[in-house]
Amino acid sequence: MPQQESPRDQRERGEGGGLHSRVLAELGPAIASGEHPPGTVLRIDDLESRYGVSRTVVREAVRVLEAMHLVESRRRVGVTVLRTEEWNVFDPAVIRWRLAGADRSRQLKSLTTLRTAVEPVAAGLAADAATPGQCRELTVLAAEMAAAGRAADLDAYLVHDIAFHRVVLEASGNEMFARLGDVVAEVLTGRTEHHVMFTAPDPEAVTLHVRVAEAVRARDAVAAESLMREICVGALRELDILAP
Amino acid sequence: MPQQESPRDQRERGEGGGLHSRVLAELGPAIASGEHPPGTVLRIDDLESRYGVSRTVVREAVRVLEAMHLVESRRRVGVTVLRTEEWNVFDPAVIRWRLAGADRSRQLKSLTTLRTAVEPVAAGLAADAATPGQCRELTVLAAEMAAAGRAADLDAYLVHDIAFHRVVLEASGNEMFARLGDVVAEVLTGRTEHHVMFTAPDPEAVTLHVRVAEAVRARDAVAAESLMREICVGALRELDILAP
DNA sequence: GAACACCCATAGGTACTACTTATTCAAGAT
DNA sequence: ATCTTGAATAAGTAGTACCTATGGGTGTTC
Repeated sequence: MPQQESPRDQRERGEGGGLHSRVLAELGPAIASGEHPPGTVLRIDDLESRYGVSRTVVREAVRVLEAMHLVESRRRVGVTVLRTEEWNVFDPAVIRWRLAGADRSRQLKSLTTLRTAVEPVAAGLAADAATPGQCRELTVLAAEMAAAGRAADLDAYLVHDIAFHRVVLEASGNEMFARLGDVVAEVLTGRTEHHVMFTAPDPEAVTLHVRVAEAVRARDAVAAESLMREICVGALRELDILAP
Repeated sequence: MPQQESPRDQRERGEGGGLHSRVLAELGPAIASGEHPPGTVLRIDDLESRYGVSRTVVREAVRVLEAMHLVESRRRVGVTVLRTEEWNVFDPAVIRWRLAGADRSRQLKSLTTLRTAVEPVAAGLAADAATPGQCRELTVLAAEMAAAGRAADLDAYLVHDIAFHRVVLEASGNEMFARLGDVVAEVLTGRTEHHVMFTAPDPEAVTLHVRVAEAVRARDAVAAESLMREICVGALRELDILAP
């Protein structure tokens, strides 16, 4: 099955679907990237004419942005861009928009710090809760990462890396952790795009992934946790070197 | 300043503001609590007549629910409730709706597990990054918790407890952690409401809070982290006893 | 002259209607 | 049995008319 894509996935990127998604796909990033700094007041009429759509469409897009706490709409005033502290920074759409924007590296850093907190705990839980199928998946994915690493195939490496972390988070049995799979995917993708200069992945990281898979399989929660922590702090350190 | 309340806060609870927020405040919880189980198809016309509002209003509410990934709207089909794995469980509104609903205790558990992962790391970072003002705040809040504990004043205890954890998360200097302050507030509130039977807070927890404040003040990251971990695992254990 | 109350212009909020378009389901052709 | 085609349907879009809250300006009062 070739990764079938839901109509919603397209819509979120503003490709398919309704007009309001297109407006959202332009306005969202514009705000998230700081193009319209906090305090800016947007007028519905302006947006209407700027995007060449009806008021209905603009209002729906604004409602969504409001739900993400990016803007606040008030009578007699307009649509005000809120301070960044108000934003729902956990919303996958907001994360994507910000990563696409200006201070990408600052974003990557704070997201990687989050990983450092969450993933080790998730790995520890996964050692207790993973199904035999998930254990097998992890082993296979780690092996494929190793293979891709040897072949210096960065694309394949990324795909398996993302899949690996996603399985760990899902195997933890905690829905909150599981939902961070998308976040991790964005971070890893962003990271690879960032230092495209590197020719091959860090062999040490590969080894750590293999050992995490082994630890989960062996039901060794302590080892799984500390190995995953090593992976994450490694990622954090790497980031500090490349983008101070 | 008496905790001034923004018009948006009201709107989110469906009190003030527009009609669409009222629809959202009814429909959101109905979905999040499982009243409309995943797979259910809602028709816009139905909602329109059920809530006695115009189509415009319903559509805006639906757009917001769609942004939270609670539902998916498709032509010729209707508004379909998505599987829970799709939901944006980090959205504060979704968290609140779910905590108000049926399996509150399962929610509390998965949220507390998240705390166990995040808060210790945040405390460690706070030990490095907290401003003198934040250090002072923590000390004061811990003292007030102790006082409220001795007086068996659960309400005051809750307020200071929430404030304490919020300051730690903010002091970490990581915006992702900072935004989890609201989540922690919901969890603590939910927890207190849950075992209202208890007459006084755990004195051991109080001591731990005081020691966290001291560790942060002393810039001892390792101690701050492990003490905060004790607080969180304590909360988790407590929860396991009360709601197995 | 400062504080207060009042009024009006404004910009978002709501409603209603007409029309468009994608999509499903089914009937009929191959 | 499978593919094509078409009609029914329900969401999407547009445009308009009207409602309503509210910020700021005006005028009055002490």
